[in-house]
Amino acid sequence: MRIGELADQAGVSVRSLRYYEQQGLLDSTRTPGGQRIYEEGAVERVQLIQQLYAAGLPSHAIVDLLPCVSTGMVTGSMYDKIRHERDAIDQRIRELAAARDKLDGVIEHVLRVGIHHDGQ
Amino acid sequence: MRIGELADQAGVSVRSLRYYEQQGLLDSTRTPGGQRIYEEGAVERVQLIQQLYAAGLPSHAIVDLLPCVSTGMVTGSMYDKIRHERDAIDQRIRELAAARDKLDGVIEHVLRVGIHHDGQ
DNA sequence: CTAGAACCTGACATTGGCGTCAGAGACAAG
DNA sequence: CTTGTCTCTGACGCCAATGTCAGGTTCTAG
Repeated sequence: MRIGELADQAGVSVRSLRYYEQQGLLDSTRTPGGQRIYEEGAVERVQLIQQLYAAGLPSHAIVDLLPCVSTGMVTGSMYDKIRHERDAIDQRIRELAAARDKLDGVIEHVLRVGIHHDGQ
Repeated sequence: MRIGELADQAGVSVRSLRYYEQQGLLDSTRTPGGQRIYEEGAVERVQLIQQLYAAGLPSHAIVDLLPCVSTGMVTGSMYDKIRHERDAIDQRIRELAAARDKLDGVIEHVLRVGIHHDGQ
């Protein structure tokens, strides 16, 4: 599959795919003319990359973790890193939940007390 | 209180406080000489700003929401925005949880099967 | 064979929150 | 008044992921 098709199927831009490759997150073979060719599995790999990006992991961390996550092969230091990133995500979830609860507080307050117009 | 003290108490940099002011998130009075003076409540306001930033809200969204969150005064359109941001945060939490579960899967796998050395 | 679509590399632009530096003014304490 | 610390503004830098543009090459359909 060529880069445009992978981009469509994975829902990311062509630019991003080239960037992922540059970061060592994704590899491809090339046609004799130099165009990138991907295997089927690339779609899921890209989606996994997106998911880890969405979790706020910087690309160098993803470079470290990806081999483990996709193959289940883990060395000791990798294992520590995974646990560390996991905990960081967990922490982040707690912060987000706190912020959400703050907004919920406002929403509930409004439901109890009603809308206060204030101009606008 | 002056800017350095506020920075200390709120746990952010002086630079950030000036930036918040520029974004319309924080206000101050000035001494005749032009130095910023903050009231006591500023500490909590800054912490709230930090919390919303941590939740991934861009500053313009925080500008919109802050008046409501801190005063409980809400107009109809503001209410919609709050609900919208709340839902966005909730969505983000779910994404993070999915990523965390992925890592947990690897961790569990390792605990079951053991560490695979693979070079390194 | 040829037109047009898709692709290539390389480079510069952007966004956001903040670090950091320079040069100048403010202010508290002695 | 002086000195040292704090503050001021303005500007540039940074990082990371991506957009975008230019100028050229490759592939595919007719």
